[in-house]
Amino acid sequence: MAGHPVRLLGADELAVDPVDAAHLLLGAVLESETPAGTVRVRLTEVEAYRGGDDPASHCYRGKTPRNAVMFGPAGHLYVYFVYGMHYCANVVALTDGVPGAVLLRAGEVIAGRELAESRRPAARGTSDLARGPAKLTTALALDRGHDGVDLTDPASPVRLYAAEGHDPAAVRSGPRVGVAAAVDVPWRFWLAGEKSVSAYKRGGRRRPAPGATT
DNA sequence: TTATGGATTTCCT
DNA sequence: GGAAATCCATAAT
Repeated sequence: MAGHPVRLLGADELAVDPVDAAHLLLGAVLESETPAGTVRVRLTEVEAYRGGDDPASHCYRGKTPRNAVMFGPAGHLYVYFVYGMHYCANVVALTDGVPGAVLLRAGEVIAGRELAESRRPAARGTSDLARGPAKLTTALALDRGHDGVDLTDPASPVRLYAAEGHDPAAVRSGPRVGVAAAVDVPWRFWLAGEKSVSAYKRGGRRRPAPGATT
């Protein structure tokens, strides 16, 4: 395999159902360039969110200034602020005013490890650098200032490169993490065997289901 | 206008 | 295993 990513993903490839876009994103490489340097992450875990009929989506109850990007063209970055202290990043899917996005849950840092560790001292020397949605944005230094950035534009500070031939058989699916609604929809996808895949935690205020991974 | 809870992480017991 | 930290959108007065 090549040592660094080559082909940018195109907006047309991402203008599909979030579930299909999620599969495209597994193994894809997200690159964030800042004055301090560049960090690259190979995505190993994602979740699909669809507006309208998906009660877990931020778009379920209509368009707001915060989620407006999700209603826009595919291939843009949707960044939102949660729990008063963390950011989460999504890649917008679909288009034509139909809201949809794929949450970037976790990845493996493949370049700029030192810089990422300086941003996440707690994870120094571990595989926890981008093992979680907010950890990933911290490692890449993404914040709401990146909301709406076009990931398919070579001139953007944040870019998305196509996956380079990972084994499709390694893809696993299951319920989304931290979501109380629509837990029966297996819209979380990850690459089997990757150390950077986050642990499953059920959303809402209930206890984990019997037999769930602990 | 006030109240509530969240697509989380980290630190304490 | 449990709770705190802490901003914003949405729901309820």
